[in-house]
Amino acid sequence: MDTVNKQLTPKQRILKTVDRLFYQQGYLATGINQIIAEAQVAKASFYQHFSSKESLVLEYIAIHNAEFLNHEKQVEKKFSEPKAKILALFDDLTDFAQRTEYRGCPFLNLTAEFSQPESKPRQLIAQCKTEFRIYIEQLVSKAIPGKNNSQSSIATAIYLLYESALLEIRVHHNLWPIEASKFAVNQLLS
Amino acid sequence: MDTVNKQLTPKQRILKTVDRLFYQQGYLATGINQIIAEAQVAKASFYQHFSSKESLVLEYIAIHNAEFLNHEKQVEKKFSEPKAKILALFDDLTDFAQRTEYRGCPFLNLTAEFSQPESKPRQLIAQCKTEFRIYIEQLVSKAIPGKNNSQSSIATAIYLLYESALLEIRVHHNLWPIEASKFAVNQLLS
Amino acid sequence: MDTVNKQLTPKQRILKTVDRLFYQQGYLATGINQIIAEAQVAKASFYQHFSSKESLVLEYIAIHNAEFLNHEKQVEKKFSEPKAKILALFDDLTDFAQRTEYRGCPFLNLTAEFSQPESKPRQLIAQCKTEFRIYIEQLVSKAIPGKNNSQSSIATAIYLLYESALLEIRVHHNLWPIEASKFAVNQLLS
Amino acid sequence: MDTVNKQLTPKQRILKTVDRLFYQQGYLATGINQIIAEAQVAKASFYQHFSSKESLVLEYIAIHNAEFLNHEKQVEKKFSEPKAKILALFDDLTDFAQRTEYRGCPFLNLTAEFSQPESKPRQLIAQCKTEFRIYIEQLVSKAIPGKNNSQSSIATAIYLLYESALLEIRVHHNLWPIEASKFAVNQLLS
DNA sequence: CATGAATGAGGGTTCATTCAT
DNA sequence: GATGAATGAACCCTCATTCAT
Repeated sequence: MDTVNKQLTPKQRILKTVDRLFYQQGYLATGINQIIAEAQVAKASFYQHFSSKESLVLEYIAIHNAEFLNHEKQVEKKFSEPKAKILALFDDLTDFAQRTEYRGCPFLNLTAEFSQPESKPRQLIAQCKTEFRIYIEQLVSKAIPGKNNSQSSIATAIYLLYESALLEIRVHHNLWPIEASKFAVNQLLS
Repeated sequence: MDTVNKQLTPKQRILKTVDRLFYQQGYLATGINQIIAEAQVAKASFYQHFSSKESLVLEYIAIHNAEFLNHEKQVEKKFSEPKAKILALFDDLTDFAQRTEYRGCPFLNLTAEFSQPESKPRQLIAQCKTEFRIYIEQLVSKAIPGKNNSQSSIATAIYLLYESALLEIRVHHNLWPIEASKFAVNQLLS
Repeated sequence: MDTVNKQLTPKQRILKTVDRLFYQQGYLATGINQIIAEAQVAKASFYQHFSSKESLVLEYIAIHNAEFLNHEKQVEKKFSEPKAKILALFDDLTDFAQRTEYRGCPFLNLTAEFSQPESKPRQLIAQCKTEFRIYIEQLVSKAIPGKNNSQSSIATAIYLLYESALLEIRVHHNLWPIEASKFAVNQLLS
Repeated sequence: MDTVNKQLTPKQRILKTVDRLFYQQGYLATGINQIIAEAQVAKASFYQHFSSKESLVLEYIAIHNAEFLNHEKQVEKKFSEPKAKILALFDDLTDFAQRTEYRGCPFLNLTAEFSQPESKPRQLIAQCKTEFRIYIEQLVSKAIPGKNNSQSSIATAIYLLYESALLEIRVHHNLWPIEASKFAVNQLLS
């Protein structure tokens, strides 16, 4: 297959492989055999680095969350005005979603594959999403410094609109949800 | 198992069984063997009524969509004022979500399990969601008769807020997303 | 599907359908479901006319044998000289085998699918082949009236060469076996 | 079942088992479940060594072909005169065919079970048969060194007569085809 | 005479994980 | 630290046949 760089360590090769496979095929549809075949790693080596498939997905989630939050901060930096920072998140999403291989939010896709709310992946993803919501709250608090009472409500609503954009791009395989949610965000911030 | 009423026809027993299993466990995690065991139907009988597991889920989706739209219309009827009809959708959601077995929107859960956007279940669910969006548009057009230009944008935003409520109730295993989306809907409609 | 003429009786439709399917796909690979679907006959109707799949194949063999022997006699009639009559069988085979859908001898294909020599299909096919061998013996007895001792041996050898032509056309997916066997037949008859 | 020696490796046990089952029952009539039960191997172990049932039969064919060609060369060695070497093939066949478990040529039986000429088993078997035909050609070229023109034609005819002997032993469940083909071979070589 | 629903047994294949080396 | 063989359970689906209607 030669789908991964053999100079990476086995663990890195595995993580790089599932980065692609979990996102393109989903968690349940991606088997251990496919992972080790494409990562060019022995089966026993896999279990030396990850105690189970679930522990792999947990690491995958954690890595993605760090990358995501970091990316958002990079995007934010480009603008000085608080409101512009918020809207930039939606514009950045447009860029992302236009890629042909775009398949929605990896976290939202994953969370739907675990039926138990108490499962570790579900809990971890909920944490990540909460982190993101708090991040938006901070942006909002700067954008509308006076209206202290409704700040939090507006921030949560913006978070929900961002989430629904992520979701509905995938549902409808179309970009209109971004514009629609951006419209509502503008209304809420004015 | 005796989990279903034997007086129903095998096809009815199957549909009744997956109504529960697909929602509680998901599509991929629910195997044909479990379905036929709990429906008390022979394997070959299953395939007499459904050409494949996919065709079963398509029927399951169609049935649920009809029931959902009908239910929404029943809810709407209870109110005379247009804006109240819209907000009633969210209040009704609160009732639903308070049930212990609530696991989010069956359609959104399902659509995440199919990686191919062109797959029939994904396309059918997108259709159902579009139907629902149009339904909301009709409600909104009555609620804000004057503002013709932004009617459609507001309706779409309300649809997105409803969707994100459905989604985030599941993500966070909590009801706060309903209040947050309702708050934004009120803002948009005022 | 509309693959058969509905004006035929159900039994005729079944026989016409398996005529195609048994030859193109083989006996084991052709399921009852496919037969009744393409013959447009109800499953219970099938079992009203044929007590089992085996009894169907027996009837199929009998019909084909009658048609085959009749066809050979038609071919033979075109020639007056005994030796020419024999060689005509091979030339006729060339015509048949050039059809794209040619897949070898239906009887030889079938007999390989039944592992038990005592099975009825195997026994019936052996009978058919014996009938054909005797037919060739009669042709040979006219072609070499003098050499009474070796007549039978030569006839059997010609039968074997015809059979191997049938077989090897299929094995090698090529027509050269006909010419090779014809060459040997000429040697034996000179 | 205890039908195989547990000291062999699983792969060896599988090959030993199908050596018997494919020959006695045929390819289609032999299921994976029976193979693994009699080989005393877990199902997943089977698929570790063979990617599919088809790949197993390909290996089975290759092994048998090597054994067959080797055996023929052993038989040939026993005679010094070229013509005797050829006739020895037929006498050796008589020995083989007298065994009670004799069921004809494994390759010819198998090839009839695959309807597609382009299928790998069919192609591999055609190759094996070609190899054997060339082997006979070499023997014939030594037996009739002078008649260069007809050497190839005679060799091919002898190949066909050997094949039809193999075939018709099975068809008629009787040994007379060997004598008949041997008679013709003698005629062609004299 | 004709029907379609229902069946038990089996088809080939893949799952996540463990083990001895 | 790395390996590949081995596993039991489960995957979705099809088989030829029988039954009540």
